[in-house]
Amino acid sequence: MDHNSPNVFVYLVDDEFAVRDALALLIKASGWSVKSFDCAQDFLNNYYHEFPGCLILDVKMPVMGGLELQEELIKRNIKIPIIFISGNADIPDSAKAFRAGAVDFLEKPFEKSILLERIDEAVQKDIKARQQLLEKASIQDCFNRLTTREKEVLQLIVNSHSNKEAAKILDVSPRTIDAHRARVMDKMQAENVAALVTMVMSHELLSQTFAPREVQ
Amino acid sequence: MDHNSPNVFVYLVDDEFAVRDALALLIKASGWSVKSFDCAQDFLNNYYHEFPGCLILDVKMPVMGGLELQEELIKRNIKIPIIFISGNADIPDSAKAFRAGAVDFLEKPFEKSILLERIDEAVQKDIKARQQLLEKASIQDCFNRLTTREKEVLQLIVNSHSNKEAAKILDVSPRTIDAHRARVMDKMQAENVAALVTMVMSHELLSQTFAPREVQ
DNA sequence: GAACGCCTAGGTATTTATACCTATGTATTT
DNA sequence: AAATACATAGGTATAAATACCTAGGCGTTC
Repeated sequence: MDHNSPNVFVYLVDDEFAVRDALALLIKASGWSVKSFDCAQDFLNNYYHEFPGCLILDVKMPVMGGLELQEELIKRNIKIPIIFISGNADIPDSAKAFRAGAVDFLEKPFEKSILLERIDEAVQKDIKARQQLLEKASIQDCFNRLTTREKEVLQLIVNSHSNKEAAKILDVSPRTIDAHRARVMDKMQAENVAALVTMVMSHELLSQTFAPREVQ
Repeated sequence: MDHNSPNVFVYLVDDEFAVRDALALLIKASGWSVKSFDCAQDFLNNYYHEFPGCLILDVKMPVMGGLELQEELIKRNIKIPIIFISGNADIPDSAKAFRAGAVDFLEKPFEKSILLERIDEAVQKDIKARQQLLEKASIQDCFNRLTTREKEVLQLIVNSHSNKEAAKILDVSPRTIDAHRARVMDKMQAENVAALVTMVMSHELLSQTFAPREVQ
């Protein structure tokens, strides 16, 4: 296997040199770029926010443990997928890790092949999440350029109201809705209503106070 | 707290009477309807598919253990949220449970308040999942009534093609698209394109081979 | 062979949306 | 005071969707 996307990093945080050494070797042999650290703080200072990857994290470490680092990452809104590895953790540790979104929690010693599978899974998860974030940010940028009135009109368009209906609801002339609508389509770079709805729906841009459909 | 939605059930599966007895009392005191079983098979035979709820499940049991039951439920496509409780399970057990979707994995003895919190969480999760399933089934029903050609036209409508474009793509007269389109709108009970797109998008009805938007 | 479902496609009329244009009042910023 | 941004709304024209109608061809089922 060869994962030489040059900008994907597998981070490895463990206070024991022997573990870092052995795992780094294993993971590099699978084609990944590995960055090893012996403490959580070093990882925090050297993590490349801009590139996808995953984190292999020891639970028990001096100063800052793996679970604490996970908390810190959540606080900082860093969503790198985490695979925990541990020598003497317990079930509450594992439960805490999983409930906070861990990909897996492996007890040392573990099957090397499982770790490599989890790395694949975690990296794919991160890449996908980043793509979605990019797309959302791009749409959100457009959305933020809309004026309040334009957002209202967008809401009405997406909620399937015709210009005439929207005009009644906002109590203005249909021509005014025309104007707003045209500006909305322009600013959102949408070619037509279907594209607009798709954009808004897939990223939950608007407060979904409306019911798109009732179940009979 | 009072959860007397008469049709929500908290299932409790544990081979020890003392555990069942104590927990059933606790959970009933919070207003839930509780169904207790001393083995996995009894639960499978008595689970009410049609009502929401959650499952509190012991890991170590004779005949069929909790993790085996979880597997069996997945096989049978039964998606009831599970809260595991265990006396002497290990981390791999917990990891397996979580990776298969468990809500939590509690070691006996556990804080009663945490169990009650997890029950709330799990039941809410099931109710939400069931609502989405209902909505999806309703839309899927309509969708299934479409002919192959109508599905193709729906695909084109949702992908933002005008009648004229769709006509070119399918190499038929625009009038034919008109006809198909009208039948699609009718069968899908959609009042307009926005509603149609919403329906299809929110339940990923069509193979998403198209890119709704490119990120610059 | 008749009935049915489906794809096909035209006629006609109405309603909507879209694309240009202009223009005024108001509030905010410079 | 001038410039800018925004909501407002009209004129005119074209394009598109929608709602009615009819109807032939084709394959399957009864």
